[in-house]
Amino acid sequence: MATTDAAELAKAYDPRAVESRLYARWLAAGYFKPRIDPRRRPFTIVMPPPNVTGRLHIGHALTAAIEDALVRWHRMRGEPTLWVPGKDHAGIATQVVVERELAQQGLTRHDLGRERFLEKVWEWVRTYGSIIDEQHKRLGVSCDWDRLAFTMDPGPARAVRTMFKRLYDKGLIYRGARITNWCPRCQTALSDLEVEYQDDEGLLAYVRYPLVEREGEFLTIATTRPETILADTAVAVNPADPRYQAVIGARVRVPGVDREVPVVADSAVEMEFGTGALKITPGHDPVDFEIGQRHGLPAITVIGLDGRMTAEAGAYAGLPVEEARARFLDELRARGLLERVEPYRHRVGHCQRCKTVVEPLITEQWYVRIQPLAEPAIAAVREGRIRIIPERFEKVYFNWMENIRDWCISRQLWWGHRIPVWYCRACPREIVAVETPTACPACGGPLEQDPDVLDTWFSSGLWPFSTLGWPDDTPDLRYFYPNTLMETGYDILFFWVARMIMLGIEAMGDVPFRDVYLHGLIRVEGKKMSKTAGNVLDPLELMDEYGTDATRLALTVGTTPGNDTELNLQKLEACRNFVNKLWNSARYVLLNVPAAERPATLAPLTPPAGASAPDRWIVSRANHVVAEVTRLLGDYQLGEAARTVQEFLWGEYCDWYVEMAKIQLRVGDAAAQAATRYTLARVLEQTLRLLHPFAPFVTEELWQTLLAEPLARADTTLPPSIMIAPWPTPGPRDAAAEAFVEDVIELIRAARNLRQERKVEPARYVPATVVGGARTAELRAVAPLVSGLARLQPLEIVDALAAPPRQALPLVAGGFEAYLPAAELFDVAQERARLERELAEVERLIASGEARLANPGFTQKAPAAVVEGARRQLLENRERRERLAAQLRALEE
RNA sequence: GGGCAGGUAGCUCAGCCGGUUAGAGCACCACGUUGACAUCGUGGGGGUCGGAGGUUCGAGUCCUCUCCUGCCCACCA
Repeated sequence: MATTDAAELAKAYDPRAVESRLYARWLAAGYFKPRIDPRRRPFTIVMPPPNVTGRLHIGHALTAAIEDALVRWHRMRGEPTLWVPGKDHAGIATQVVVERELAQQGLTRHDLGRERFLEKVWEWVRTYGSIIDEQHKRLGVSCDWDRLAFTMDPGPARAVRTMFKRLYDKGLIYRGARITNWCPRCQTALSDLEVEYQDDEGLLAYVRYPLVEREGEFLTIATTRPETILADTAVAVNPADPRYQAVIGARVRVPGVDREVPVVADSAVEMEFGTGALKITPGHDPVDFEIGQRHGLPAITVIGLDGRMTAEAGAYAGLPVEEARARFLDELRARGLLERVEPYRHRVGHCQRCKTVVEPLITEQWYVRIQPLAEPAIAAVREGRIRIIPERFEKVYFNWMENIRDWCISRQLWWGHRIPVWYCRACPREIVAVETPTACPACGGPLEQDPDVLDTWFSSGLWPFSTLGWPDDTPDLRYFYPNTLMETGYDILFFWVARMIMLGIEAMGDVPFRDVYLHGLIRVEGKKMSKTAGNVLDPLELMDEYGTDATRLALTVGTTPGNDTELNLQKLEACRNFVNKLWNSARYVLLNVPAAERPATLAPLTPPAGASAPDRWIVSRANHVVAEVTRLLGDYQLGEAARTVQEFLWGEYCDWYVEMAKIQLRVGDAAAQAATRYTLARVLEQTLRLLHPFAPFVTEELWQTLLAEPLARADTTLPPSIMIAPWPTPGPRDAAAEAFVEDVIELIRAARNLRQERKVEPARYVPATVVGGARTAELRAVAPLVSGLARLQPLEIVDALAAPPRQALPLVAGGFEAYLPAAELFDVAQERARLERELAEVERLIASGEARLANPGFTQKAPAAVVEGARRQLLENRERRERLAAQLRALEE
């Protein structure tokens, strides 16, 4: 496939040059499609369908990065992997944005009429729908585009009607006139979830209600909404309130209105609030509505659907609510019925989409009787058939589900799934059907469809199975349902996840997915991102500037499930630098490992014949990283997994192994050099596979380049793409090699440190003697590395030293004892100070180690391995102390 | 009113079942052009893990209380 090689690889990675090329190739090769195998359990996930309201933002990019990483990982593990992409018509949200656009031309949807308005919306959907798909492709998502779904497609639409009819037939959908949240701007009912409460500055008016037939006596009530007094049909007090026992059952005159209403007793009244007496307005307050129902009170409507006072409001008819409030207060004041008005901050409901203040009004709406659906949904999570990650959200879920109220599903909008109910005027009767009926089945009369549409979440609630062909019994549905995973932001746990669980169990008799992974929200500069705050990061711009891989890494590294994360340009830059580092390390390997020697196998990593200690070390470390990353991914710890690979690649492979390899390739014999080249290539190859879920493009590009030769062989057994290469499995560890090389690294570090401390010019070689003790032979084998990396030359390695050399900088590190006999760098006072400092530190460690081991509680109760570790550590520290002390003594002579 | 999360180096965050000397990236300081990489390398400074108490041989990690910050839910009008 790829023809580029080291010589052609640019000095720095240019993402734009490769991303679109690779994506097109993957798509053409069909890698995104599941390879169905009836014997294997599939990995299934549906994409949370983005709203077609506009472009994708960084939150969508986060979703895509997490899901694609998991999808790629599972695919590499050989699971038949299906990722269904989709988009949501987003009823009210989309209608609002299109209306907003019309408003700029001075038009409303009524100017166009239903039909033309819907054409306009479809136009919008086509424009933004394809932008969204392009953005997703740019992000590298490996979803099955052939199954791209839209909530308004015929399939999902039939699913919606089928579900509606099913619930209706079971008596779980009903129509009723109840008090419901109404947005006067959108002109529609809203569900409880679509109302956002915020603290607004308001007022609290204390108003006198004269008692009937008790001249001069009155009840004072406190209200934030004096204008609704016009619709009062009672006053309520708490039955246990001693202050009001005498008035229960009495009648009061509604101030400003010539209406006598009863004083009722209801325990919903809080005695502590205001005066303890509550005005009851069943027509305009949900609590009052319920109290009204309990006491058989009538409901009066003084506020209309347009948010203005109705004819019932008499003199105030036609006024907006705010103005009616002010004027009515004036009237009360004039009549001496207003005791006082206090400023008052309280929670006021606003429309989620347009922010208009919501009015609770009595309207005829369709509802889902939710309790029978909620119970099995609660049980599914309670019994572990669905697992929520992080677990703490299970509590949130239970709390909401256990207090759930009926779901208002009808919307007086134009954009959405039309409610599948038809009315026959002649009979009269209502018909609920999946297929549009042409005439009344009873009398043959003409039918009229219900003008309303469904809450957009009704259709998204069916997503895990409506995208697989439900209500038909399709092979897809049988194989891929339940989905394995639902991945989304915790902000739509109730809106979406809970509804999918309820509707999924109802429709399919089984949970819609097994795991729910909830990610956090992205914040920029400490704030939630929003257009008004002007801190919106556009994923396209980020990908242009830093590349897709870096953008995706920035979104995944350092994030934990359910926690919000901070994204900033520094982080993107760091990730871009990492991608570049990977690119350059690959260039080194490509330049030094001839094409014919590139790995033709993806088998678990084992050290080659003739491997040096560093070769064995890096192989062992690589195997450790495979195990660790696999474990972390299995635990949904994507951030940690990505960071682990990153640290290995940069901190161990590049910083140490490549540097050692450079020397080994210069000084070793042919066999040793071959072993090093093999190790360089295979460790890199394996690391590319580990990183592929997080950085798909650069890893594929490098993999193709690295393996170009073996891939091109006629008899190759390699898969043609890293995307479908097997996920690595760990080979054996080599504890001895790990320990030894880590000690050598410590020695080199200490030597470098000492050089800098003594201001030795970096380029200068300094002679050194190292005492190897029992490890002399091993150490001699890596002498060129120590010599080269610490710039020590000539380097003498001895098993023992009769006496420390004079006029030498002494050093103890990694269990080795070393001397840099450079007389001109030597300064007794400085060396003494340095050694004493180190000695003091070691003494401290020895003291604490001795104290622990002297504690019988520790030696008896702590695990044997921990005690053993402490013993070994103590011995090592004591040994180190002896050496430091000897060096210090030598200094004094 | 109820619930949840976070408070660890100047900043952004890791730290799994409690186990020796708490980590990373960025920022900071010093030095560095040996052909993978200055989008880099080497070395360094910097934190008694919000506070108090407790459990334990041992606590950033568990428990209680407390103070900040953010979020969610809720019918005190």
